[in-house]
Amino acid sequence: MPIDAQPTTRVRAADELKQVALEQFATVGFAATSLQHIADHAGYSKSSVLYHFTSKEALLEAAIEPAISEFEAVLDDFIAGRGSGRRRRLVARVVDLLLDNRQAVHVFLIQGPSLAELPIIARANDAVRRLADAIGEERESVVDQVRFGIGLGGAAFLLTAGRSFSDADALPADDELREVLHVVLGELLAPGDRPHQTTTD
Amino acid sequence: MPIDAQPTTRVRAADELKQVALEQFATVGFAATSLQHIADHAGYSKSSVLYHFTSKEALLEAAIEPAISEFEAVLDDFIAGRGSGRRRRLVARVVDLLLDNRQAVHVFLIQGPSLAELPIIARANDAVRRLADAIGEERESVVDQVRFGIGLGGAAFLLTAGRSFSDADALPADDELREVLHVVLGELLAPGDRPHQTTTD
DNA sequence: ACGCTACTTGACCGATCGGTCAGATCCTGC
DNA sequence: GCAGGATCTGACCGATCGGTCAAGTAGCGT
Repeated sequence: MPIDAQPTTRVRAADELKQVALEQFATVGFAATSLQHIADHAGYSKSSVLYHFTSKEALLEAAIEPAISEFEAVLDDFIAGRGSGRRRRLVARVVDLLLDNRQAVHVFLIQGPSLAELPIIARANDAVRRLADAIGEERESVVDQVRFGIGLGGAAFLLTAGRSFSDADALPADDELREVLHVVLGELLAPGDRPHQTTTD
Repeated sequence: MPIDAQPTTRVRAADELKQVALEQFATVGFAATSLQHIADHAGYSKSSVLYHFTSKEALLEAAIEPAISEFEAVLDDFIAGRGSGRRRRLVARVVDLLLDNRQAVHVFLIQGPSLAELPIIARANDAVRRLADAIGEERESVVDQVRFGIGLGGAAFLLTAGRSFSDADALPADDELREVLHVVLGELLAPGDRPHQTTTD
């Protein structure tokens, strides 16, 4: 909701294109999404897309970079942090990040391995790997690592690809989804400390 | 290592192509995998690929149909079956199916929504949806449905895309992985009945 | 009115896509 | 040795890919 009634049109085009592109990348896949497709869907010409973004890869980067930066921030905080509530805090922030950036997360987590050649994706993959390592070092149990992988990948799957598998009414509003994800991801990513059903605190 | 020294060559080409194609489809994605790529990787020409399979789509179908049929069998057995051990049996069979058909599962589960236009994928998506509905009817709890989605999608993610996020030594042999998946998926898909950590171990 | 800049676009480029087709080559039965 | 089907391949097709470029058009400061 911009206070400025006319956002100078200039920024709007780029933002529109970013959003449309991200939507297509997440649902159809980066490789399968053509610039023409994005342009048509956004009401521009392909040339306009390439005017605002120097390449398809640059468009991808512009679309998902913020989410990656935020993910890196969450990761750095987790690595630097200590204490027993560490994993719980990680879970909370990961859930928020997933809900706020489903499409971007789908791109760099689900499609990540197949797009590793792109620098921005490589950066995201590296962050994911560092998180996996951090979890792995903390507890050597294989079960724990599998829980972590299933939790992270499964949540990303559920919020993006998995949505098409359930009726529209099955998956409820984001509010309830957030709570539910807290519970389930809490079981998976922080199996040690049971938070007695939260109540915030 | 086939006992038959010369498997008549005829079948071999098609099988080789199927395997190479499935590998590429799972790692790079169906849309991003070209017939030329598959042909080069398998040591044939693109024309040869199209001789054995009438189209790229037909090649995909030949590569993943067996896994889909098996998945449908597991599903039908679960829907028809009753009793408390029903979910545990589902978990066991799903784990085996995942381990034996990682690549195919990755294609029709992870890439499924973006390939829904292909009949064979539509069939697989329908099966997944039926399974989700069956789980949903049994227990209306949203948490349960989320556990199911995360378990299924997360396991598929872990066994395919997620592998590239961990060092080669991190994820162990299939035997141990099978046990671990039994435990974790058991927690997620059959949260009701706790099998007391199963004997074995 | 002017020029400058931001923006948009169609025409066009080489490369590659999935797919067709007409031969080569090879293998087997006779 | 030869006919015939199975297999394999290069040449080729129209369509589409990501990307370039020059010619516009719109809006703003002067």
